Amino acid sequence: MAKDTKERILMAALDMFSKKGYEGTNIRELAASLELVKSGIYKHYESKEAIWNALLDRMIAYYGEHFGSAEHLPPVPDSLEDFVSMTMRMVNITIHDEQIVKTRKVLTLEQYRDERARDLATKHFLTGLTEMFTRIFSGMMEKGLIRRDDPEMLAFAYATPISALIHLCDREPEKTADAIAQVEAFSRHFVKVYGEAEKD
Amino acid sequence: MAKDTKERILMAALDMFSKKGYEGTNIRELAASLELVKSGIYKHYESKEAIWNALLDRMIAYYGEHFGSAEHLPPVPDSLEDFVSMTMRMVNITIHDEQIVKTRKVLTLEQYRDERARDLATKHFLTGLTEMFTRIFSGMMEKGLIRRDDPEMLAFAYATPISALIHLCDREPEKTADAIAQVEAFSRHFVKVYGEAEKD
DNA sequence: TTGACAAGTGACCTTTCGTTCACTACAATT
DNA sequence: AATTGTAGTGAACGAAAGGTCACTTGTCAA
Repeated sequence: MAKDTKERILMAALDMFSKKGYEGTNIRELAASLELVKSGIYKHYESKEAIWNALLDRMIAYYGEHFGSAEHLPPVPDSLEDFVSMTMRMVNITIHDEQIVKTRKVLTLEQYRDERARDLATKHFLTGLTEMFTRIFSGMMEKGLIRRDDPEMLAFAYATPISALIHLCDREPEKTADAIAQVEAFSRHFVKVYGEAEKD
Repeated sequence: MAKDTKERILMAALDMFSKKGYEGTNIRELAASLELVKSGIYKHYESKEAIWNALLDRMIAYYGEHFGSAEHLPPVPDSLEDFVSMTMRMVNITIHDEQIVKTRKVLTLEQYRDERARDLATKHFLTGLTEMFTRIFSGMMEKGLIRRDDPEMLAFAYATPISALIHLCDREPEKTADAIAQVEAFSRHFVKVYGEAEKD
């Protein structure tokens, strides 16, 4: 029950940082949430900033493992309907996975203060999603599912509205259901505009 | 030279809050930036929180005056080219106006802590822009500039990518030139997709 | 059994925070 | 000329912050 305290500190820090920000978080409260006393924290991390850096290391590594590597790319959909449902699955995961939600919030709160947070924020909110959809759209164009166009532009036009709705859910969780419905409506609109006619 | 100290405090607070957040801002530094001593602040505002609330009042009022009212709506463009250049004008203003940039940053940093900031953030980042473009697209459909479709969906699909690039400029100002170019490319892509053929 | 070490405690330190207050300087009112 | 009110000063306050340290406890290897 010793080694995982270090891990539990990191998770508690993610939780508090995501709610109150780095400056708004204090070590006493962080320790108390783990039924520790504040000096206990310092057996595992030498300072508050060290916790922050370890957390960012973790977030960067996690991003690389789960979103940055080629093998974790979702498969190219086989139909437009498949594409819509793949989108919905992804959105549901990213909106409901507490760890990911907290990560986005932390990056949002600290992006102007910390350069690494800033870079990771851009990946999370813009470039990562766009790159992923660029590959998917390239594949879909080859399959003849959507009309040939600049896949990167399409990916940007697809990813950013979805990203905006994810942010909305982070900000106002009570609007989650509406936002999810809006993602689906947008996705269907998108395939109607760009989809290659496969009329029955 | 007395009355405007209260105003200068508000502007200095906007500046510091946008850079360090509410918790990260301290009264001493705020006063020093105005060549005041910290206790001087308290002649004008009874507490740090009072400054925050006054600033939010100001931001909400400003938004209502400049973006919320019908008379400040940009005119419906006369051509697709006109639409693109109107977009570019708006984006350039919103990206380069320091006050607006700082306002967005403050809302970004405090959206999870303060309910009013949260509501205003949603307006700034999502619903406000979407509503504006909904009216513009409705007008453009009536003029036959773009094909008839759900104007709200088009507005959402147009506003959110632009909003994403505005956020990118706030986060990484050194990418501003690229982001502006991307806005223009996206705008031209958009009118190509939705524009009613006006071939020569 | 003993020794060593990692984990956790509680008292304490220094610094910084937001805030207060008695006071001064000065401009406007009577 | 006397008075009043406003803006600003500088010292001080208590609370809370991050961090240190001597100490206890429990676990495991020798």
